[in-house]
Amino acid sequence: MATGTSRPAARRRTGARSVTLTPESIVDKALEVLERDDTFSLSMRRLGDEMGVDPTAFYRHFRDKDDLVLAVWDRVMGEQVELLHQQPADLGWRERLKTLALNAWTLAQRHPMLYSRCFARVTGGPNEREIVEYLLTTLSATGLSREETVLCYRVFADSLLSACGTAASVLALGPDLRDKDANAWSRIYAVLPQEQYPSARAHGAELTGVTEEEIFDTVIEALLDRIEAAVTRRA
Amino acid sequence: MATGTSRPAARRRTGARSVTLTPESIVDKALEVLERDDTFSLSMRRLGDEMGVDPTAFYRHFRDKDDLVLAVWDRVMGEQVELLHQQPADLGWRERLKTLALNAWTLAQRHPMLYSRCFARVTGGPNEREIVEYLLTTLSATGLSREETVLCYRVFADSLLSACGTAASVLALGPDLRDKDANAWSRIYAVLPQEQYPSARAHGAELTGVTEEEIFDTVIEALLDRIEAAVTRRA
DNA sequence: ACCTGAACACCGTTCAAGT
DNA sequence: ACCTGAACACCGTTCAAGT
Repeated sequence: MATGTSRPAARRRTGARSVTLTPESIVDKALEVLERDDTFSLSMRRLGDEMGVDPTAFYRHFRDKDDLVLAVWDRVMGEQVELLHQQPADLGWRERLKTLALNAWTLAQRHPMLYSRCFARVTGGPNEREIVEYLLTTLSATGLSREETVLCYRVFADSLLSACGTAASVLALGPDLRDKDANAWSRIYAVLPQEQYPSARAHGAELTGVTEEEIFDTVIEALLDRIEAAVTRRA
Repeated sequence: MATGTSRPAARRRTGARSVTLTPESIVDKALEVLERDDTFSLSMRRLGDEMGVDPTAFYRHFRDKDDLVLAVWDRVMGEQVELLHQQPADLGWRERLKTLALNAWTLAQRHPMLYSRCFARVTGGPNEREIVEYLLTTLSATGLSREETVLCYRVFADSLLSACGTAASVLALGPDLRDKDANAWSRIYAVLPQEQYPSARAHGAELTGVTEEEIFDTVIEALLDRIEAAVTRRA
């Protein structure tokens, strides 16, 4: 008994009354909501509320939630493509790759939920295709063999996405867990008993000092060095 | 009306009747269930069924689900520590790091759900502490400065976890999505129109040929090379 | 001291019904 | 052609009640 009358019918209209529903308008709104408060994990019901529409209406435009999220993800890849087009044409391969990496890092900070959820996916979407083409063109122009080009591409792209996705995963954890994890180095490792953990204790100050950006930069440079070695070996 | 009488009271006992509930027995069972069918995402209710116990009983031993999952994660780190202790003592730093990386890769394949969910976390658990100590000891013994030791440690550990976590995320997607993503290279990129995507099309065969293991190995070697360069620069 | 069970506030998704 | 709304089968978690 008591059929649960907590919130009778007070849903609907938090945002606009009812925009016409298209894949584009849905992706637009999803991205807007995701940017507004970054701890939000994009539920169909919340998106429905936000658009003044029944949550099940989205299934008319996307097969399922995964499909919708990947469409939003490709939109973010679109921002990456736009930044690519803004680059000067006379850049060397190393600068091109470095700039792309820094842009990806910035986007991951801006869209943590999307990056943490999608960084390991291969969608084949239009913007992803553009980026793959850009990277393969840049790398093959160095004179590397086809095998080397592809290996360097995969090594660079996978590592870049992994690094950005990892940073995004931490941000997407929510403020409470994010801070707990971020403070772990000073909270735990800097104060470990030195009889049992002499090395951790000896490096306490340095462990708390190193930044995520510094680590990211070092990883990218190491990968670029590896590619450069292959290029000069060829020449 | 009709209060939803689909499954009246037929829960309980899928596994043992009722083992005594301790943090250890709960972690044991969670790991066992997770290994049995790898698409399972460890719900409190399912774990309750599996142990013949009400799902809310776990909150007597763990603050919340995140707490429980991190305890299981530290158990997996324990397997890594065990492999560490099996290593011969006379190994050089490069072999030690390489072996650790390969062990992590194997563990990520065996526990995709845990790796994909926890690879970005810093728990400070006992086994994590042991691995951190091992890596810092190994790296500082090369003669690197404290700053260089810590930077190399973070670069290596973060990249290793990111790479393993990414591979695990793909495996944890479930068989349907996993295959869809895995085939993307041959399904999409190998057959792109060559006027619009000449580089992707030219590298179609090589793109489908490169393996995850090959990529992982190349990334690890690039990172070890970067550390080796720092070591020889010092000497 | 420890566990149960109802309850609360959520999820994604299907499908018959409406317009 | 497109959207609604009830319904189904799930979630994590709290808290008063039981033993």
